[in-house]
Amino acid sequence: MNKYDQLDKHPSMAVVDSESNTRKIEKASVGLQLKAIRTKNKLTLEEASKRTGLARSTLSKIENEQISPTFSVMQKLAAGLDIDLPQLFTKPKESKITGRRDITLNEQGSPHATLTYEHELLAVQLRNKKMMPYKSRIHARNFEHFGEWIHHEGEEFLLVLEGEVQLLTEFYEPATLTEGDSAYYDATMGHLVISTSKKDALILWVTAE
Amino acid sequence: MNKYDQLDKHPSMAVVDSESNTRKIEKASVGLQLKAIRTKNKLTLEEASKRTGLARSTLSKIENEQISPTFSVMQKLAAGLDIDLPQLFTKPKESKITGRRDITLNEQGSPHATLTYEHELLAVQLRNKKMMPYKSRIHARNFEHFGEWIHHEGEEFLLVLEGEVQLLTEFYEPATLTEGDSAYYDATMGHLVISTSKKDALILWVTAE
DNA sequence: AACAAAAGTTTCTTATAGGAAACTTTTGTT
DNA sequence: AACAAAAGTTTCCTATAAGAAACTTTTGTT
Repeated sequence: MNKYDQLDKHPSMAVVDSESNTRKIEKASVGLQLKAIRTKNKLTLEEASKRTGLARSTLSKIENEQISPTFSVMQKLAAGLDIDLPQLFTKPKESKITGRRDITLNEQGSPHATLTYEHELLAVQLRNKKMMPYKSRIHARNFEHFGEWIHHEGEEFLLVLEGEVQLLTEFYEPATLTEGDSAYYDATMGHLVISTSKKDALILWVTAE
Repeated sequence: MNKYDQLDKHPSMAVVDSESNTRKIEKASVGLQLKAIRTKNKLTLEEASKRTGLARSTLSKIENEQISPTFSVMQKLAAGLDIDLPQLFTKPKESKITGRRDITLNEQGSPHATLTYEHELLAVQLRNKKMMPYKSRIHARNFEHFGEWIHHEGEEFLLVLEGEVQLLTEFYEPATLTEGDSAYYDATMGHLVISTSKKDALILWVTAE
């Protein structure tokens, strides 16, 4: 049996389609996701094996959809690769955000996650959404990202849930936002949010392309 | 070996704790979740078995954490029980949020403020936005709109800022959302939000067409 | 191009998940 | 309480996942 005749052993998964609002059958693949995550982080199977404690061959088989991993294995994958478990079967639609998330949170290779932001994606189960909502905890007075503008396609809305932040942008004066304040801007303009209070800030973000 | 000496075969999972903001080890259990979901729906193992196509014994073993289900089995569970896959390993609090996320309200366009809702549009200065953010105060226990579904184009995201609301929708079970909970849904499906607590509820809404 | 080293795949074996049926416990009725 | 029926658990067997090592393919160097 060569590598091209493998058969798909995996059943499909029902998901809510936000376009049509019908429950439709869509294939969720741990294999493709795993491979995407691993290659994106420039890891070889051997390195991924070391991090997760799983055999090289096992990883290969999962990536090629020859086996369906147990939950226990999925947990090892998530922990070892420093990702959230649902990422193993959710398509990373918004490359911008997940990209940003990689920069700040899990920068595998250099294993220290930066401490400035922690993002919690919301409504991750829904695919092809028009909007991408997430909450971010911005660590207090941490200016590690200062000077690095964030640019990406689309528009962004934010609401301060807790704390106080400074919204810095390429073309406007810095704005101080406190609990309940909101902002809306074109995300192609460089922007950056930092916490200015002694405690962490909690932000709700919604982006749309 | 009786039922009390079973050993825990499952590894733990690293999760970010939003309180302490540290990465701590927490156990994620498909078994406990499954049992909670099944009993909540008043299903016997036999009925759950019919719906999912899995053996009664298999379900029992998963619930008692004697085995770690494969991803393939988890998909069957989610599809058969009509839940989102992450609900199988997310604590009910969060799963209600993200797992639920399929419903709500907005009536921009019909500008009359009713007694039940008070809308505050945000970012009004900007025209031609992709998203429309606004805050709504939903008056306590006012059921004036009960029974009238709201339908409109686009998708909607909501986050509960204060209070507790019930999100009613045409196609899903009602969901109770409390402070910090969010939902995302196709707004062409009938939807309605009412306050279920004694005090008013405050909601952030973002819609996109 | 030839070779070596690294990366990835497949095979083979062992461990464990999943299903059928026997067994045990719980529930409800008299 | 005694019994029957239903619900849940365990055993035993088969199917399949996970690991070790052999094998193949790709990459990089001369």
